[in-house]
Amino acid sequence: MVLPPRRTQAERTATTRRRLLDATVAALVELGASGVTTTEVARRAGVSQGALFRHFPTKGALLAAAVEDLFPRMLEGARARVPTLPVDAEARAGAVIDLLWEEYERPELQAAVELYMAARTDRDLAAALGRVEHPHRQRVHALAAELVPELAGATNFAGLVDVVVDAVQGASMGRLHVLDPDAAAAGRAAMRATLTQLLIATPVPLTLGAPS
Amino acid sequence: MVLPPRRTQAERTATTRRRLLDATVAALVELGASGVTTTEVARRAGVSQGALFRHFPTKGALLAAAVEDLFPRMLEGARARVPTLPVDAEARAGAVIDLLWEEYERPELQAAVELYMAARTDRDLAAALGRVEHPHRQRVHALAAELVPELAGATNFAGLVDVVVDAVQGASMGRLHVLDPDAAAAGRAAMRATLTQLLIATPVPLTLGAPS
DNA sequence: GCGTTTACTGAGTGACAAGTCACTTACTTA
DNA sequence: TAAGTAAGTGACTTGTCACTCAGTAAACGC
Repeated sequence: MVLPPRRTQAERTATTRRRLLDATVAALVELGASGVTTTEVARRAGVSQGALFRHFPTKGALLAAAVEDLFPRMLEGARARVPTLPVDAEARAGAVIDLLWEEYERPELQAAVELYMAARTDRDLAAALGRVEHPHRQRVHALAAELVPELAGATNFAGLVDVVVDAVQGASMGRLHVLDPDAAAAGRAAMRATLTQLLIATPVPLTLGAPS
Repeated sequence: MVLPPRRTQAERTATTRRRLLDATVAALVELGASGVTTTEVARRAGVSQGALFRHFPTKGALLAAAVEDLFPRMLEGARARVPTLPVDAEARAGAVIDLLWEEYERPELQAAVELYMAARTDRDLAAALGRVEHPHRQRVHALAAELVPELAGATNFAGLVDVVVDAVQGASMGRLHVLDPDAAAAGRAAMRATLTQLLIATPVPLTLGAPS
C-alpha cells in the first residue's frame, strides 16, 4: 500500500493555492470571465469547493489573486527576453513593439483584459484589481526602462510608455473576427511603424499639441 | 374611462422592440455584460419576460440586436457634428481625435466594447456580433472619409483609420482607476498629439517599417 | 360582427450559481 | 502519543438564470 508523502501544512496550503490559481487562469482563458465559476475552478484544481472557500473568502478574491499572480509571471517572462534584443536603437525599438504585441496576443493577457472590463460594473472586483494595478504599473515602467534605457530619463517617460501600451492594447482587442487578414496585417504594420517612430524619436514632441 | 389608442400590430411590435433594445443598452451600461439578464431587461422595458422571448429567440439575439441598433445611432450622432469642425487641416485633425475620444468615453460604447470582449469565449454572441461588424466598419470608414476628406483617397486609408481608432480604444479603457489624474491627462495629451500628427502627415510613411 | 392571427401575460421549469456547514483527515505541539 | 489545530470533503441552502407554455387581449381580414 502506497503511503502518501508527508507534507507540512505550509506545503499543503501552497500547493492547493497554486492549483487553484492555475485553474482560475486556465478557466478564465478557456471559458471567459462569465464562464469562471467556483465549481469549475475547484473541479479543474482537483479539490472540493469547500477547500476553495477556505483559501479565498469570495470568488472576487480568487480572481484578484489570480491576476495578482499572473502579472508578475508574465513580466518575468518578458524580462527574460531582454538580453536577446538588438542594441541598435531603431531595431531595438521595433523589437520592443513586437515583444509588447506578442505579450498582448497571449490568451492569459486577453483574459486579464476581459476581467478588467468586467470590473467596470463590479465594485468588489474593481476594488480587488485596484490593489493589483499600482505595483503592476510600476513593474511595467521598470521593465520599460530596461528595454529602452536611453529614454528612461525623459521627463514624460511614464506617459510615453502608457501611450505605447494603450495603443497596442487597443489594437490587440480590435477586430474579433478579422474579416480581412491582409488588412489586419497592414494595420499591424502601420501601428508598428508609428509606435517605433515614437520610441526612437526624442520624447520632446510629446509635450507639444496639448488639447485645445 | 380612457380608452387606449388603437395601434396596428406593426406599431405594437415596433414600440415593444424599441423599448427592449433601449432597456438592454441601459442595463448594459449600468450593470455590465454580466448584469444583463432577460428578467432585468423585461422589467426595465415594462413588458413581461414572455414578450421579450417573442421578439428575440435568445438572449444572444437580443444583445446582438442592441449593438446592431446602437452603432448606427452613435455614428449618426458623430456625423451631426461634422459641420462644426474647423476646416484648417491641423485644427481639424485635432478636433477629429477629440471627437473620437469623446465617443469612446460614452458609456454606451464602453458597454459595447465590454460585450465584444465577452464574445471572445461566447460563440453565439461572437457570431451575432460578427454580422454587425462588417457594415459597422464600413460606416466608420465612410464617416472618416467625411472627417478627413484630404486623406480619403490614400491607398492605406482604411489601415490608417484602424490604427487611430484602435489607439483611442486602447487608451479609453486603459486604466480603470486612474491613480494619477495628471498622468492620465498627460498621456491623453501625448496620444492626441501623436495621432494628430498621424492624420496631418501624408500617409506614405505608414507603408515603411514593416515588421522584420 | 366573427373567426383567425398576432402580441402579450405571468406562473412555471430545470439547471446551475455562490457560499455554508457538519464532519473527516492530515499535520503539529507538548 | 494524545490533545489541539489546520486543511479538506461533499452534501446542502438559497437564489437567480434562460427559457417555456397555457391562457388572454388586441388587431386583422372578411
